[in-house]
Amino acid sequence: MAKNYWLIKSEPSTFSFDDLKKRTGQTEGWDGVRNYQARNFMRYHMQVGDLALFYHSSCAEPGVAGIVEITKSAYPDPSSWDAKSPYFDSKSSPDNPRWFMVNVTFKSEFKNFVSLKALKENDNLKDMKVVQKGQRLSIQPVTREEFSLVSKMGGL
DNA sequence: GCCAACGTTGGC
DNA sequence: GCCAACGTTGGC
Repeated sequence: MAKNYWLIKSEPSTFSFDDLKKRTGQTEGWDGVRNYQARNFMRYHMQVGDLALFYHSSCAEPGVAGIVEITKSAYPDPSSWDAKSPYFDSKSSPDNPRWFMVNVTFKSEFKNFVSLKALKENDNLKDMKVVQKGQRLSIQPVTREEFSLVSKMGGL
């Protein structure tokens, strides 16, 4: 089975690549995704062993900080039926979960942060969703070529 | 803080 | 099933 490549967004003020690196086990459950397209990528296409670019959004310098590996495939997101969670959705329940999550684990940190600006300036990356205007998906597929080029730009 | 782009909701 | 209103995302 061919490996898939992804880009996942996080706001560093909420959860940064550095937070993941420092976490015990360097693993985080990727909860809180509340968009059907993003959910479906996780649920139907993400596999253990897939790699993802960890992207910082809504911050002073948006861009890719490093690489994570998918270490657990999609399972129901319990925050969706936790009334105290900011991600609560009354239409989701343990019996009938609407939202799913995966686990991601720190893989490698870029030697140089790859800014959104740098991504935009590279002609070979012009098809990446993240550089396109109005593209807000928090989980996006990237091609193997894009993934390896961005890794190279990051100094890996 | 602004605002464009997009997704979702809900009345009809 | 349409579409206007609203909420959210995210770069700047």
